[in-house]
Amino acid sequence: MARAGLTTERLARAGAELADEAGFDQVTVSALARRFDVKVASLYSHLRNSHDLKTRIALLALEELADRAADALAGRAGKDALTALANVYRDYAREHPGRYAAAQLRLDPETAVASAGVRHAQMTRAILRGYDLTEPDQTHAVRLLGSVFHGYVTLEMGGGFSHSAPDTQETWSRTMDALDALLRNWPAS
Amino acid sequence: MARAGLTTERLARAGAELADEAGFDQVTVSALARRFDVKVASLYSHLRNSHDLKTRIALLALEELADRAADALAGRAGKDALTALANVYRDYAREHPGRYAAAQLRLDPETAVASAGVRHAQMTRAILRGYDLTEPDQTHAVRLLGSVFHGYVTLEMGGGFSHSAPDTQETWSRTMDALDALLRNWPAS
DNA sequence: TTATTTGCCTAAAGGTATTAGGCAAATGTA
DNA sequence: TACATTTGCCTAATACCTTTAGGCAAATAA
Repeated sequence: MARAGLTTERLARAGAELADEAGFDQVTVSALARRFDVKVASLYSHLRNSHDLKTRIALLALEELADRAADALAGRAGKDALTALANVYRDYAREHPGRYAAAQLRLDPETAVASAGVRHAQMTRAILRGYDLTEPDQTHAVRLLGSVFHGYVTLEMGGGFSHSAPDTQETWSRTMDALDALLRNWPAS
Repeated sequence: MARAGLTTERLARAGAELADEAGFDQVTVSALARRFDVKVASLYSHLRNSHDLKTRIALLALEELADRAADALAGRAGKDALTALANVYRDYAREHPGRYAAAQLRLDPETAVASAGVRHAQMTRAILRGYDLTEPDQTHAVRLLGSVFHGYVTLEMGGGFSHSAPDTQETWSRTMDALDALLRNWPAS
């Protein structure tokens, strides 16, 4: 029989597409096999197991996201950079909900340090160069920004804001104003 | 044969315990049946299906969380109230990781409006009475606070902060300072 | 005490994950 | 070109988990 040309790479990529179309929790070895019109067992030559597949999708998403962030930050500083980075996360989550969910997967420590997650932290810290924070405060601020970006995007995508009145775009924009004001006026310990 | 005394209520409660012990993703109808030493099919007289079980655990967690929040807010105002509410979420997530994960489950609209999620929004808004914000800004602030609380807790629990140096307790405390400063000094549109 | 409801059981079908072992296609070697 | 080896996908089998249908006995109502 002719071969399907499976590759770990192609499987991860197809898994990411599947995640965006059907949801990350619908990403299954079986579904992926169907997509390639191949028997399930065949995938196990390329993937260790189901978790391995999910991890690869997560790493792929983290890379894409970091690449977009790097692009967006180029040539920007201060509030401009802050907004650009925040928009990268929000837009990515909207365009690729499944991939974004995958990026939230908890990675084991070794995998995590080798992932693009490190770049994300660095880029967030880079934004703070436009503001005047002491070294330890920079770390606190990085964590706070990460919390807001992730928290906001998650809640908005999950419909957490959908009931109340003012549209979320307005809130998003005011959130950017608020974060900028906060960073310019960071309270001393 | 003697009856086990199953109840939708008891199942949800046991499911919550199971979630905390093994993780919310390990909550399964089969595992729950084992816990009651009963056959799997027996649970289907009390639960519509697996998703129903998860939803009930989510609702239970949202209630517990709202009760704790109400307790914590009683008699407090301003930054004191802000910190108390934030701590409720963080502490609950640490004590009951499975329940907290359950509370993040996306509920369908009808279920959501009937849930304690509404109380959460109200309590967050109550905190803002200690600050001087216009009506639309209150909504923006509620959303921002929700984002920070949820985002921070999720990232911290997920190990997202574990690599870097300053301990997370310090960041948490500085985050409270920052939010208080922000609310006292909310930027005008 | 009898009738009815209700709770848990057996049986069965279908889906996902994973491993073991086989055959044929692709690739390397003489 | 012929042969040997690797590699890729397949069949087969096991083990869960989910869900529905139908049965019998315990609890409850009449």
